[in-house]
Amino acid sequence: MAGNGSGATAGSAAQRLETELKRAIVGLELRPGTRLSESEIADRHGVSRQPAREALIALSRMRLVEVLPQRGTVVTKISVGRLMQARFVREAVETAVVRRACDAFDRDARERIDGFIDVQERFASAGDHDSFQRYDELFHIALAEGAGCPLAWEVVRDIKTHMDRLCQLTLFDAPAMLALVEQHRTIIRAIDAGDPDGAAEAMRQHLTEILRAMPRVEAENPELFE
Amino acid sequence: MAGNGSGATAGSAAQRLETELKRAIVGLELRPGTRLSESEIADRHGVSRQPAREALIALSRMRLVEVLPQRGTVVTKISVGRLMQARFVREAVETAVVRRACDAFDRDARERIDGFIDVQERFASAGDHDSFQRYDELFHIALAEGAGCPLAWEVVRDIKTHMDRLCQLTLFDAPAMLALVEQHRTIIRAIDAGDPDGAAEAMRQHLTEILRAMPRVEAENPELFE
DNA sequence: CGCCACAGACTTGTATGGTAGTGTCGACAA
DNA sequence: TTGTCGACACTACCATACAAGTCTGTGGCG
Repeated sequence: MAGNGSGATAGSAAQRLETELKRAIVGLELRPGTRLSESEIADRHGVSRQPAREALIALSRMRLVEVLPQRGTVVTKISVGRLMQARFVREAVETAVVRRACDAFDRDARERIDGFIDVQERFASAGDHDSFQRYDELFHIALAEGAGCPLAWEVVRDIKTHMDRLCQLTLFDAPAMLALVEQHRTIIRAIDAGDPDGAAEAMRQHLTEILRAMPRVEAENPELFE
Repeated sequence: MAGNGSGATAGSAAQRLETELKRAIVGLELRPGTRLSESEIADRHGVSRQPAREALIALSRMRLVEVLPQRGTVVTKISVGRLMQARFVREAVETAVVRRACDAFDRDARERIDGFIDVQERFASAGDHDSFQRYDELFHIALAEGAGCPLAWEVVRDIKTHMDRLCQLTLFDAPAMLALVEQHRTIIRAIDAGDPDGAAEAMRQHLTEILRAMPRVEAENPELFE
C-alpha cells in the first residue's frame, strides 16, 4: 500500500527479482554477455540465494539468460535468427487475433484501446520511449483480450520481450514512434470496418516495421549479437 | 549414451522430476484436482524439497498445476475455454508453419517425417496410444524444424501438452488413430505439392478433429473439468 | 443445539550450509 | 619457450532448518 512509486512489490521475493531482472535485461542495463551469479544477485538485492535462483531459472525459461550448470549464468546475446523466427510466430498469432477481432470484439476492450492509443501518442510525441513501450504492450494485450483469446497474449508476451530488447537499441525518434502509433490506428480502423484481410495486413506491416532496423543495429553493436 | 530405455535420466533432479510429473499429469495418473505437496513429492522421489519445488514452479508456468501460496498445489482442471483458445493459437502457428513449409522445406526433416508417419501408423494399428502420441509429437516437431522455425514448436509444445491430456480421455480407437495418421499424410502431400492453402486447411481440419470429442469427454468426466 | 475462539497440523516461502563439478592461474619440467 | 599438471576459487545444485500463513477440528460458551 505504501506508494510503490515504480518498483511494484509483487508477492514473493522470487517474483520481484524476476520482474526486476527482466526489466534490467530488456532495458539493457544488463547487457548481453554479462555474467551473473545467484550469490551476487542475492546479495545485491538483499535476499537469499534461493529466490535469486528461482528468478534466474524463470528467466532462462524465456531465454533471457542461459544457465550453464556448475559454470555460471550469462545474459543471452541477441540472436537475429531467433528474432526472425519470433517475428514469424508472433505474426502468425497476432494476425489470427485481429482476424478474429473482426468477427467479434469485446466492447470494453475496444473502448480501452482508444484511450491507450491516445496516451501512447502523447508519449511518442514527448519521446518517452519506455512509456511508449508500456502502452504498446497494453494495446496488444487489449487486442488479444478483446478478441477473446488472452492465451494468445501469453504466447506473444515472451516473444515481445525479446523484440523490445532490440527496440531499446533501435532508439526510435518521435516521428518513428508516431508512425507506429498510426499503424495501431490503421489496425483498429480495419477491425472496426470488419475487414479481416486489411487488419491482418496492417498487423503484418506493423510487426515487420519494428524489426526493420535490426541489420543497422547489429552492425552498430556486433558485440551484443551472437 | 547408455541406452535410457525409458526413464530418461536428464541432467538435474529438478528436471527429472519435472518431466516425470508432467508425464504423470498428462497421462492422468495425477488427475485434475489432485492435491500435491512439495514435501510429499520430494519424499516419494527420494530427493529434497528444493528440486520438487522447482519442478512444481515449472509446471505452474505451463499451467499444469496451480500453486496457491501458503495453501497448497493442485493439478489444474481441464478448461474447455482455455482449450478452445489453445487450439486457436496452435492453429494460427501451425498453419503458418505448413504454409512456410510449402516454400522451402528442409530435406532431412522431410525424410524423417516419412519414417515417423510409417511408425506411427503401425502403433495406431496396434492401438498403442502412448507411442502413437509420441510419434505425433515427433511429426509436429519435424514440421516446425523443417520449415526453419523450431521456435514455433517451443510455442506449440505447451499447448499440445494440454491437448494431449484431453486425448488421454478421448480414448481413440485404432480406426480413429489411423484417420489422424492419414491427416498427417494429407498435410505432407499438400506441402510436397507446394499447395499452401491446401496444407493449411488440412492442418486446420487435423487440429479441429482432435478436439471434436471434447463435449462428449466433458459430459462423461465432469469432475475433471472446471 | 449453534457459534466462536483457539490450538495444532498442514502448506508454501525463505535462509543457510555443504557438495560436486568446471575453469583459471601458476609452478614446474622438458 | 612451451606444454603439462595441480591447487584453488568459483559456480550451480542439493539438503536441511526456519519462518509465516492457512485450513481444520475441537472444546467451551451462549
